Amino acid sequence: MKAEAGAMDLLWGRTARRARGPRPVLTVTQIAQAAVEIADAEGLAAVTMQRVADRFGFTAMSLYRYVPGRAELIALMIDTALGAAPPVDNSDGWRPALHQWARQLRDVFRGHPWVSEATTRSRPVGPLELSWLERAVAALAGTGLTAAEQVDAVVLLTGHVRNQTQVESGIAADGGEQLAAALAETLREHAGDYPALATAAGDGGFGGGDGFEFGLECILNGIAATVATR
Amino acid sequence: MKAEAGAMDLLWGRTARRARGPRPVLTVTQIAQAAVEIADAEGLAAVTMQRVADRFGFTAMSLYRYVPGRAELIALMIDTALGAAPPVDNSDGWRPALHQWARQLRDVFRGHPWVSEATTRSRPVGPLELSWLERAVAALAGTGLTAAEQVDAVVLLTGHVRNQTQVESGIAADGGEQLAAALAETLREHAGDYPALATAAGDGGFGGGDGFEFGLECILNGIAATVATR
DNA sequence: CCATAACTGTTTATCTCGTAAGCAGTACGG
DNA sequence: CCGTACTGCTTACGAGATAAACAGTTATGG
Repeated sequence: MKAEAGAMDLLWGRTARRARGPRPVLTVTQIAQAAVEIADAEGLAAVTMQRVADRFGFTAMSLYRYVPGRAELIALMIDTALGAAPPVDNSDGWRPALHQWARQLRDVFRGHPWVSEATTRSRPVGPLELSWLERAVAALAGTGLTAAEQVDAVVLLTGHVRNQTQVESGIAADGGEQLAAALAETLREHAGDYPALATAAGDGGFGGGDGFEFGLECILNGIAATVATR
Repeated sequence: MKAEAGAMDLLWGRTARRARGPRPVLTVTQIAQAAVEIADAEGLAAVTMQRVADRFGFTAMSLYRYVPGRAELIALMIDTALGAAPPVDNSDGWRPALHQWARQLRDVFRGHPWVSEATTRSRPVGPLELSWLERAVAALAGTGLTAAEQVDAVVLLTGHVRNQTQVESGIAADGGEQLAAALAETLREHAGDYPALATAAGDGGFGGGDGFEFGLECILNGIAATVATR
């Protein structure tokens, strides 16, 4: 609770202004950006207080004057990496709008693979993350979906983007190909136990398609079917 | 690579039988089960080598005679927790079958909330996890979908289950309600910046629906739409 | 105008973990 | 029987988060 409250205050800029004492040399924003750069280059595990502080020639402990701890820093990093949601062209209706939105969000995730890693657990929502949700829910206004359905649909889309990005980065990561190869080899050995998968693997079922587009179309078609009943 | 190969060997029972020396007191299965129990009760972070070893009155280091390291233990835990996929009733076609499958998988995730946490990053696939994929792909055989589409559809469904479970456990977790309340409060403060979300929140858009069923119906409708074109 | 409170970045230290290295005891194969 | 290949254990290290106390700096109230 304390930590989450601290994170929310930080994310939403509710840190009190200090009067006396030396002017702080750093800013929370600078720190978050530096941490994002490290994570982009070397993954989330490389983001240690030491590494971030080194960027400024500071000690690890000095960062605690700006952020309550590592967890809150990561929450900040996510909001920083997401950035403000770009405007969505709604002129052709909600469907192309959401398509565009999903691809933009995917591109952001692709640029910061560690975000998928970090967003998987419950954590406070920041202003920029919220701006993405805002765009998508706005695109669904006037479809006849209830408010709850609109939110559920956006959660569904966001989850798809996240999962797909994670799958991609897993494949792209060092070992991804070998992992897929090892799976194929294992499937060959145990073809009898997994007949459907073995058949699918033989027909190029693994990595053969564009999972992102396929899933996106499925979801949008599914939403369209629901909208059609209203 | 080494680690992943080790994990695959472990998952698929490729550990060589040892002849000489004292009989090992423990088994890999026992260790995995103990670790799962700890994670079920206190979350993944509570699964330390020490904690697991304590269950048997052993030292932390002794576990390294059975598993290469913590990462491999977690891979084992996931396969252990998933268990073997139950049979799926295909007599009414793929759609009810997948519905049933998704709910069963969700129930497993619900019983082991830490699995969502652990499955988010790339990791070797175990035999029991594969059995779940097998059931779902089997249900899609004969729909006219290509092998790649079948796999993509199952990945889509699995991702939905995982995301939804994570959302649920986030809400259920200590702080989830306060987190939602904090979000609602924040939305009130910044209603001008997020008009669509503020409207949705006012109409009970957050937590008002069954996101799991809604998303599942969307995805299945979307898959049905694709199947209909074949 | 200065004494002091409030705040800065630092030093030092602690605690938790994962895990490498090497030890003493044990049981099977020759 | 004896040596080898095991077992579980002891010891040790290093990484990393972070608590506590310190010395220097600056706005402010008397």
